[in-house]
Amino acid sequence: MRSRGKTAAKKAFFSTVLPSKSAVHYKAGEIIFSQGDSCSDVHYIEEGLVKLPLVSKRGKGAILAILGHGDFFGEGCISDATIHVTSAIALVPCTIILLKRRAMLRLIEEEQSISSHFINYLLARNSRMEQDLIDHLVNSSEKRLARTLLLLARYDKESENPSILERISQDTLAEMVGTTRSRVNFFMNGFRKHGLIHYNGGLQVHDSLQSILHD
Amino acid sequence: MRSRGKTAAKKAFFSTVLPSKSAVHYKAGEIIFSQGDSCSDVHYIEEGLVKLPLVSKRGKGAILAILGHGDFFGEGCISDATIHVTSAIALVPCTIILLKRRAMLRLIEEEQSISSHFINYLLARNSRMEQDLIDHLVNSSEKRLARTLLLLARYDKESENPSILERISQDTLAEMVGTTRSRVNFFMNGFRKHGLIHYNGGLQVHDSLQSILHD
DNA sequence: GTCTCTCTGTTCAATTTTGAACAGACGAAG
DNA sequence: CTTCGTCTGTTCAAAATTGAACAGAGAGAC
Repeated sequence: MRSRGKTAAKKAFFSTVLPSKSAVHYKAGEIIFSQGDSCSDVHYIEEGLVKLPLVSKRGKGAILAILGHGDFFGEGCISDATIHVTSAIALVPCTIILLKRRAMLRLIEEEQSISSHFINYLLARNSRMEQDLIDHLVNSSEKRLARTLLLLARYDKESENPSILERISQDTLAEMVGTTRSRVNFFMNGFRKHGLIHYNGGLQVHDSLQSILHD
Repeated sequence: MRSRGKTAAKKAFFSTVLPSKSAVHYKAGEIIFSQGDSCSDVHYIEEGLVKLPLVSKRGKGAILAILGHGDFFGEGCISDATIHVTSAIALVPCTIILLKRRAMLRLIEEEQSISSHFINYLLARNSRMEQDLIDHLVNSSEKRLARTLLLLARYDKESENPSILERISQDTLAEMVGTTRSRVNFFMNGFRKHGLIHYNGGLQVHDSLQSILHD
């Protein structure tokens, strides 16, 4: 169950065991579900990228996560979630596998290998979120922005699809990082001045941006 | 597997199935493990409260979580964690059940009810952390502080033990909320002025503090 | 008692962050 | 080509946050 070095194999696992007949396609920008909808299905990303935005009671927007191939979302309904805390929107064309709550429960209860893999997935997801939280607790928004850009760049490398970075506005970045566009613009200008990012038509993130993270 | 209304029963589950002979006692303040230690055991809190603090590369402290009866920690080793990202320190006298990584794997793979319950636990833990993250994305430190105080007050109500609130300094609160003591002190004074908290020897949190959260 | 230690209350200048505005660039739609 | 809408670059005053200092209160050790 150790996973280092076999990420790809692990990601493929659910694609092979989930019923692909329940796959649904979404166009870029399409809404998969909305914040406040009742949730009764588990979603699995077979292909594409999905963002999970939310709006606070005071109207402030935020983006909880951007997920890609091999990730689940809306999985809270398996235990006790009844309504979606966030919306889910396709960032690029997506293939999503839908599983009714009960179907997922059956899989987990009847297929030992599935429940093991799912536990593994949840633990990985947990530690990703833990990193995000730590980031907020100890890092400045500048570092969080750098981290976010590097994450998006990674997605861009994985799939040769239309670049995500070019579809993400400074407003969106601000919502991901938890700050304002003012700030994002300010930092982006700084990064650019230092040659850490580049505009060639679209935004390009240089690996050297990691230098920002080295505390 | 729905859990509303049976939280207590759910929490008891692992106490009944985990090998209680491997229980270990810790005194208040004792270090269970330290950030950077290699991690090979899963820890389950049979009784007590544990905090998970960390220190960033730049020396900034933060508290990732405070966990209580029914919570696991160090569970990352089940899949791929190799060293602890945080320390773990007993806040009050604790009874912790220790499970070697392999023992936990065996339980998960062989006992269907255990893996189901564990998935349920992980999902609940996930949504707690999600709330924390959302809190950082959309809320002010004042609200986060209020939320933290209410959470601690809840722990205090559950166990009639020596009050946690009285053992938590403004410094610690600052590390939990992700701000400075300056700020915590400022807000606490405000809460006190408005009668939302009270000092009678020790700190007391009034339910009315929730009014702060109503956006 | 007295010393030490830790915690809180308080203050404040320096800095960071917000929120809002406006102009220019660009692409899509008509 | 023109218009519309969206995104970026830029500016700035107002507001929030930090970081540091110091005094006093209280607890525990001796």
